[in-house]
Amino acid sequence: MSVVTINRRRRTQAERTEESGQRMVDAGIRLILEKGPQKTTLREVGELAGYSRGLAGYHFGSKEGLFREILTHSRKQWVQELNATVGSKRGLEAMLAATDAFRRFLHKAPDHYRAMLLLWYESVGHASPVSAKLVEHHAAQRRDVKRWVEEGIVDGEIADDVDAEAVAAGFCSLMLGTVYQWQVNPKAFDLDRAFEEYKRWLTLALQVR
Amino acid sequence: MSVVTINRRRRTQAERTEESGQRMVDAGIRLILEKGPQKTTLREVGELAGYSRGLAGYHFGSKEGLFREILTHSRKQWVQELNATVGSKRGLEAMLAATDAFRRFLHKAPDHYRAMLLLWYESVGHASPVSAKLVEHHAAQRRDVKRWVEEGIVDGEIADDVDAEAVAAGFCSLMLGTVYQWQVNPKAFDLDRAFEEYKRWLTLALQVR
DNA sequence: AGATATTTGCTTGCCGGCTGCAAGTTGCTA
DNA sequence: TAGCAACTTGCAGCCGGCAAGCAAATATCT
Repeated sequence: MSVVTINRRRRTQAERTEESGQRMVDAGIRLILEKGPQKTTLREVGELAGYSRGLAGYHFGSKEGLFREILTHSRKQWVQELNATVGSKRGLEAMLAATDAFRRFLHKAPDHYRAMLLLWYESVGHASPVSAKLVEHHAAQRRDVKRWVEEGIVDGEIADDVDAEAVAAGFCSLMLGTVYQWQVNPKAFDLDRAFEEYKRWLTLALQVR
Repeated sequence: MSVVTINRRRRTQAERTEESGQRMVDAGIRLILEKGPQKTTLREVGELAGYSRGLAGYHFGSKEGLFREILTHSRKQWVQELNATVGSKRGLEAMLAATDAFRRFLHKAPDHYRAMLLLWYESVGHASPVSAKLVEHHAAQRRDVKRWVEEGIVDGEIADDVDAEAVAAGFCSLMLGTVYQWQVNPKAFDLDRAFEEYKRWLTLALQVR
């Protein structure tokens, strides 16, 4: 058996699809970060990945299909990261842990996450499969935060006259607003000082008086 | 002189430009809200305004030019509304007033403001004249808030160990995150309860202990 | 196991639609 | 009436989506 046979061995169809799909997702992320989602063309995605101008359209069905693929990938990774940090924590402790998870994630700023955010922003305001995912994602996030607050109330750690729903809205606003400002101009935004301030606010707003 | 002459009287060149420009801006806003900025075409803007397919391109130079026009219009109106509400207030009072101004504005939800937000979201992440305006606008907003806090400290109303910069970041995050969540899904977001909670947070975080 | 039929991954050609520009037409001005 | 500004129309270049075609992988038959 020659060396060539090892390098260029016979691959299954599934392997081929897997590889081309992954390479095009990577190319898509790179192009979205470089020139924004609108100016990213399926043609360039295919060619940057080393294929023809048409493969991306064929593989993902449409430009929106490619974007949806990138979103689901990235969202899964973020939720996993968050769960790993928050674990089974409850109440204020869970919220402070989530805050830190956010800060760490922004500092690492993985490409796929930044691309995901750009896709989200772009999908606001016009009905589409992507924006439906967005609605669902935010609702789930707020629900989680609300649950943390309610558990904190049950534990007696959080005052029982606190409006859990409103706190959840506020917490998510803080995180989303921070991400937004940071994306708009990373250099002008001191993440660490901001997040420390948020933790102070949350502690003040939730502690039993 | 006939009635027709009164309705279709001779107009100056300036009047004609003014009218066509305004009508196309209105058409643009309407289309942006209907189908999003990307799917809004200059062709349709011109035709919806009652002109030819080419006038919008001629008048605004490019699609981006139309967007820039809409943005500057809307931004001016928002800043005016904010100044009218906050006036010469200082410290916590100014921030609470700004919070209410935001809430009122979202309840009215004028078309041009919603369109402006969509244009902003879309411009995040790729360098352009629009995103330059965005950077500048957010920097100015944070600067204003920071000034309110510093004035509050001078007045002795706000504790002097408060990090004014971080508070400004947090305040803007709250507002921007709220706007974002509200745009994504207005029905699932109780603006009034959220804003009341924010005022409680701000009061707790800033008052002299 | 080897040859052939079939499925599947990928490419290419094409259509409609958009932007941006240049050349033409109509309406105002002096 | 000449000149200029507002507006329209024609055209080139590009993109997304689709259908037809080609080639690699897999199933089937002897």
